[in-house]
Amino acid sequence: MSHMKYGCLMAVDPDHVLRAAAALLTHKATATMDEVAKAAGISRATLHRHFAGRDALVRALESLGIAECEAALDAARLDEGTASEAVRRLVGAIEPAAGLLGFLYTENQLFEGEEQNAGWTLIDERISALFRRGQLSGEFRIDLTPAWLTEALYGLLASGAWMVQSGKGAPKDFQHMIVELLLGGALRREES
Amino acid sequence: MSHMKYGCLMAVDPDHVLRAAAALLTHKATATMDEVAKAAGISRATLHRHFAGRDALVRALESLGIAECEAALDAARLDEGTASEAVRRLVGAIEPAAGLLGFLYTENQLFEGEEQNAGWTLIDERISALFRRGQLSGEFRIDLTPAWLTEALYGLLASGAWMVQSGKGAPKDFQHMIVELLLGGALRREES
DNA sequence: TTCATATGAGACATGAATGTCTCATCCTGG
DNA sequence: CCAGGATGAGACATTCATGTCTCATATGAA
Repeated sequence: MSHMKYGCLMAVDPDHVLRAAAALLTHKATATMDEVAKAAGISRATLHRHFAGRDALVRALESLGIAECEAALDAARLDEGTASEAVRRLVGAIEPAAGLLGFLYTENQLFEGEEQNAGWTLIDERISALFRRGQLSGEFRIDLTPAWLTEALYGLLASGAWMVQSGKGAPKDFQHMIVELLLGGALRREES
Repeated sequence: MSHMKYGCLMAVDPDHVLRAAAALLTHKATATMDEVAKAAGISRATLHRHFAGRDALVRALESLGIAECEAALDAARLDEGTASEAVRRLVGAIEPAAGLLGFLYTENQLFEGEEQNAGWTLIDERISALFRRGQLSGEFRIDLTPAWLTEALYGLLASGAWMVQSGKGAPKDFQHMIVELLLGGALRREES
């Protein structure tokens, strides 16, 4: 053995491997299993022992992304306060997962033909319900469908994550940029 | 020879091949050269005679995307009328290329490390200039940077193209959805 | 200490996509 | 009619990622 870090050969933490894989694939979607293994600090053989193959790894990442989304939805308490406040909380809570979501978003386009994980449908419905609540309360305009607002939120999250990742924007501006544009738009408000 | 369509063996039109490749790769980013050739109605050998390899094909598609973007920018006459009107014209003009742009957008993330085509920088600057003009005229709010508004426009275009392509939205709503959200946001306007 | 387990390193086979090549065929112009 | 050019079909080698395997080693528990 050439070099041994930490001197530990304990059982690998699958969650740690997933986090490392997510961090890598977030900014290099075509990374090989070899690169993923190196990024996680384990060998390719061990990576294969925990995840049968690249498909299994992506599926596990998808489950992780869904779980983080649902956690963010729970943490944002979408039913409390005004819809605007709920959207703001949601964007803030989902920010750490935005990069992973962007990766899964493009990866899902490769599954065209297969059925997508039902978890995404539930998430879509929860977010759509939030926008619908805002419309019913008179807070949001009604000429933009909840489905479109949901999809637009995804797109803005991806753009925001990309901007932060490429260094063109500061992480601290992430929430503000997205929420302000999504809710208020680019036009200047006369009143308020 | 098994079957001969049209009975024509004339020189292939490279532009037609590019269009076909764009149409295919737009909704199947991992299509092989074989599939691209079939989609274009030519053989893989001929495809290779016109484009040295997959890289060359993608580069050619990038040039096509840049050209279509610039054509849309020209057609939208960004200097005329209010900035809002210019944005509306721009979104309408760029709609046919939105799918291709989405493909190139994700494909560019694979070039990380290499320098990106300078054409994109010019396009970014023209769009940013439009938003800046709107800010200087007092039409747009100034707390959202032109760079972010430009990036957000890309994200919304991608989301809109994806929504239309997946059948979740009607093509006729494309321009309205994007422009209204980008400019007005989700909040209901009190006045106007 | 001794044994079971987990890991790292590397070899090996497999499959897919790619790139190159040849050859037969078909059109078009002379 | 004939020559040249362009194409389609297919064979072939190459490369790369993947998946599987073996073996040596280090760790932790009995």
